[in-house]
Amino acid sequence: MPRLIDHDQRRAELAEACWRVIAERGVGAVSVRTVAAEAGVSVGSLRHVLPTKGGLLAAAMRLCLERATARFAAHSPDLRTRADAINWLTEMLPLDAERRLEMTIHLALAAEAAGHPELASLRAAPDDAVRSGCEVVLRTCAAAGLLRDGLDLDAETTLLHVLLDGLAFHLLGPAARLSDDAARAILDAHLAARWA
Amino acid sequence: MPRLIDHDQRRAELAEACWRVIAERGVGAVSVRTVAAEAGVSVGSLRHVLPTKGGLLAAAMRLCLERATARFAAHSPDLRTRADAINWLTEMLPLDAERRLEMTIHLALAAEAAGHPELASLRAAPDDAVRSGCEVVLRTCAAAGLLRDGLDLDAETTLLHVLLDGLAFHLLGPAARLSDDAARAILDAHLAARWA
DNA sequence: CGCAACGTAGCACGACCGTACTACCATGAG
DNA sequence: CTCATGGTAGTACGGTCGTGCTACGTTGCG
Repeated sequence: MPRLIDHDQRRAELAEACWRVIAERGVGAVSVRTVAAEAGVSVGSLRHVLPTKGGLLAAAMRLCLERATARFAAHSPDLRTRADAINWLTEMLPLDAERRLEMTIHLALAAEAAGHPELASLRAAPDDAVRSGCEVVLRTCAAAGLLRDGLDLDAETTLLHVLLDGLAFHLLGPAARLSDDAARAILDAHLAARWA
Repeated sequence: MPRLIDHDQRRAELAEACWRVIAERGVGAVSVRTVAAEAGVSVGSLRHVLPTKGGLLAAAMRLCLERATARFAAHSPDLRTRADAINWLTEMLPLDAERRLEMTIHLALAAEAAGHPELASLRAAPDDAVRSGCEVVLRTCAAAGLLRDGLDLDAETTLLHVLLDGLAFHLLGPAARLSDDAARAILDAHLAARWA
């Protein structure tokens, strides 16, 4: 038997090369050729692991989801103070280059979903993850008696999710219209108004 | 002198055809050929008005901006009650098919800006417009004594803008995760908390 | 009427696209 | 050692891409 490669790791490398192409030249510049060149392999070799362009785009989008969920899983859900809650929530915000890239790529690919059906199913997953993240934070805090009484947790989850997405959106783009600290401050003020 | 056409109107028609292609097949499907076919003209004819692909994309993006600003201008800035303010603000939210399409296209094109420099300069304009819209609403209400005292209007503008973008984001996509009424209710609650 | 202009259509070119297919190489089980 | 096997590279094909260019109506001023 010849040398075996880890297909999953390979897929991730190629997906990362795809990220780079998207970030530097836009989704329109993605082709099996450009991505293979970016990854430093031949087209034939790329297609041995990712046979079609749709599969390549799907792998790139799946990588966004994997990275995000891995980050969430690594963070302990230890919520005793408001600062803990803020830290947990800011984990879902694009506050560093890595997460900014991740979200930019996700947005770009989501916009292309109309032309590539395999992307459509991957579109909603991170959104659901963020919502359930908001829900966990609020429910945990509420259960610990950290929040005011009489809050509609469902409505508060939606509101927090909306706020988080708005912040994320403003944190993106070359001209950062919102500083990291300002985003954190807005989140803190929002939570403070609901704190016990 | 032969028949003259209105170049601006023509550009708008072609840009609209470009919108349709983007909405149905993604930005990746945009080419001078597909858009010309969608508009029902020949490639040569299209290129007589929009000589390059970059120009075509830019025209499509500019149309987003024009439509939005036209809508804003049509709405009178008559702010006497909270309902007026809500109405003014919801004007900037994608609450009908037209505005949803408009924003979807804008997002898709903004994501492609990396590969088409002419789009980059058009990216920030609507964002600025929305921010100044928020500012006008808040300042007008504050000047009329409708808002609580001691509000930091600058920070409130940013917060309102973030909230509006978050709502807009949630109003998009095939699976509408937020109903029109829910969005309006969130906006109303936000303003109510700041009302005199 | 005639002709200069403007709009329209279409072809040609070189480049790049996605994909299929084949030849080659390195490897490790037997 | 040998050889089947999985990985890599390269070529080829039919098609579409952006763009330059030319030829052809069509129109309304002089």
